[in-house]
Amino acid sequence: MTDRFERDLLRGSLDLMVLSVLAEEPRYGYALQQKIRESSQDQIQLPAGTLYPLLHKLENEGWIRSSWDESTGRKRKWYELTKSGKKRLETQASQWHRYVGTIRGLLDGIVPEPKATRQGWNL
Amino acid sequence: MTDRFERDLLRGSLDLMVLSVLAEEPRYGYALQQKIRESSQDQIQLPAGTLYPLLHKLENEGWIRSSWDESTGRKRKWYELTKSGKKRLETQASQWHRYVGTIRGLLDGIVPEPKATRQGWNL
DNA sequence: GATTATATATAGGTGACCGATATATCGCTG
DNA sequence: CAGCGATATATCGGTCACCTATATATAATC
Repeated sequence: MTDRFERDLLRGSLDLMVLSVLAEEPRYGYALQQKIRESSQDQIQLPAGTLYPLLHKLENEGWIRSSWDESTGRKRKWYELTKSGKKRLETQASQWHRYVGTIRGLLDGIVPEPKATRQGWNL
Repeated sequence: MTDRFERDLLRGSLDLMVLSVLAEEPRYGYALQQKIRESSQDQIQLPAGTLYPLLHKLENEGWIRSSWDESTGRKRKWYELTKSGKKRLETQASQWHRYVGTIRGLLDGIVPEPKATRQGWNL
């Protein structure tokens, strides 16, 4: 994520990423960050200064809902998708696929596409 | 492109898009803009205020080279990839595919992927 | 008891993108 | 031929998403 290029790629898919990870199961911020880091094989490490304001924004917009867990020494704020958040995720995912298809179309025939775009990392 | 989400998706792939279209053949700014618009089925229309500064930046960075054509009434500034620009394109395309693969991995299994991500539009 | 990892939070800076605006030529239409 | 829309390039300045830096506190490790 040192590279400006990779950094800017993140823009516009940050919401999508967080929503999709929360769609799998509820998580608290720090765990969410680790999950994304692992899933991306250390490619994507959301800085805390990005993650927490983002979660607050998503909550304000009504896509996610939070609750504190103070039962343990560690205070954790758990987040889960709302019903409208699920819809939001579907809309954004669809737009994302559409957009990616367009760019891929521009690249195809000019830059040879790697054989395996996806590795089978476990999610 | 009205949507902020779609707008932000553009970030980080703007360079890539321009470089890949120029890799196909040299073009002047306005033609490049039209080409992208057509290829994307009107999805992506680069505003002039984005396009021209971007071309200047890419030229300053040495990825593209320009020359004026004043042989006709219409003055046109043609751009072509430099040798290092071709390398740059390959690097960015590879990073892009990698990044997209990661996000797709996060989405898969959570949001059903549409049957046909790509239409076969002519490029 | 010092350091590292866990856990959340916010203020302020940076910089990419774009709306607005400017300039000029060309082709069409009334 | 005046006016308009399309062609063609350019720049200034505003906006806003992201992130660095900083702060706070607990738990584990050394």
